Amino acid sequence: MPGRRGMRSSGWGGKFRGCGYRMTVPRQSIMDVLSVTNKHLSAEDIYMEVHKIYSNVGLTTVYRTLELLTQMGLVVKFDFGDGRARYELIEGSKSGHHHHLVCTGCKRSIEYTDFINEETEFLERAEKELSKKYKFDIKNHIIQFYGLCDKCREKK
Amino acid sequence: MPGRRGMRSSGWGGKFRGCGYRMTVPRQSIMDVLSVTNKHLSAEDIYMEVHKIYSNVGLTTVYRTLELLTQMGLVVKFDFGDGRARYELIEGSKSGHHHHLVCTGCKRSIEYTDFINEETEFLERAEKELSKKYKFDIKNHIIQFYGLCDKCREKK
DNA sequence: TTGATAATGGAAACCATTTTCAATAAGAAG
DNA sequence: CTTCTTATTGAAAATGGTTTCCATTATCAA
Ligand SMILES: [Mn+2]
Ligand SMILES: [Mn+2]
Ligand SMILES: [Zn+2]
Ligand SMILES: [Zn+2]
Repeated sequence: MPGRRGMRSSGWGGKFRGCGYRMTVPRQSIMDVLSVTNKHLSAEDIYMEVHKIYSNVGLTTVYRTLELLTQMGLVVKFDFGDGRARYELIEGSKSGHHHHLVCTGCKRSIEYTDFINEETEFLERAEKELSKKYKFDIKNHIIQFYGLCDKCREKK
Repeated sequence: MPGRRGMRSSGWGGKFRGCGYRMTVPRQSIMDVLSVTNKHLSAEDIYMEVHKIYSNVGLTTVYRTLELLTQMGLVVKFDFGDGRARYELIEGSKSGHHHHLVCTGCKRSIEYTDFINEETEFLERAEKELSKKYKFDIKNHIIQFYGLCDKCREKK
């Protein structure tokens, strides 16, 4: 009965090898953490999470793997303005496709999925034309609205 | 004949004072640099540019002013992945409203203005509904497509 | 099982950004 | 114009997320 234990081995290994990389314990465990969360984890967040199970995985490796995943287009790296990068798995992520409202006051982000349908239609067309016109191989995208959240506005 | 000398005093002072801040020489000179460029300047870029004319303005002040401008919603802060933030004036910027294709290889960015009309329509509607639904005071937004540019793709 | 080499972890280095604090200057009041 | 309050500033030092180094280890094709 393949595929039990929560789809843990859902083919990440193949994905890595397909790109000429090796599948390792640290990489697998990082993918596990990313697949399960629905938060915006920083490198250190991921490191601590992985550390619970494999206490010998280093923070350096977490950074390296995240960079690799970003290059592979499997992960998006976000900057919400709080001084550390945050990462989200695209394929197979808990939250579906979504975007963010980012508060420039408290640096928190709110996910929204409104307009995703209209947006998808629009983005698909844009992606196609832009990649042709600028000879650009588009892997993914972000949309972020900046402003003040409820709480930060009244604090003003 | 008011307003000569290239619209230098195009009311930035009023903008600052209107928000309860003072207009100072460093702030004015930073606005001057931002108004004239059509590049994506980092804090240090701006510092060096300002330094040519006011050699006593400090890098710290540049950072502080950029933070202020971002909070005021006059400037957008970008992260193109090269380890330093980049800033663009919104109102009165040389390039009009536009977005970016960001290469995850060489970290360079390409501006595009295609689809801006359709996009504006879409974004206006989104902004209105999102700010109501999430009680969020939206100041501005970014859209970025990530991928590999022409050169970085063939290097692979 | 073996060998070539990709990948790793820990420590040190890096460096963009922030903090500190005494000195300065904007601008309201008179 | 002069005075006074205090927002603003510059230089230096501190901060801390991320990267670099390098000797050791583990992956996986043969
Ligand atoms: Mn998210
Ligand atoms: Mn731009
Ligand atoms: Zn907030
Ligand atoms: Zn490139």
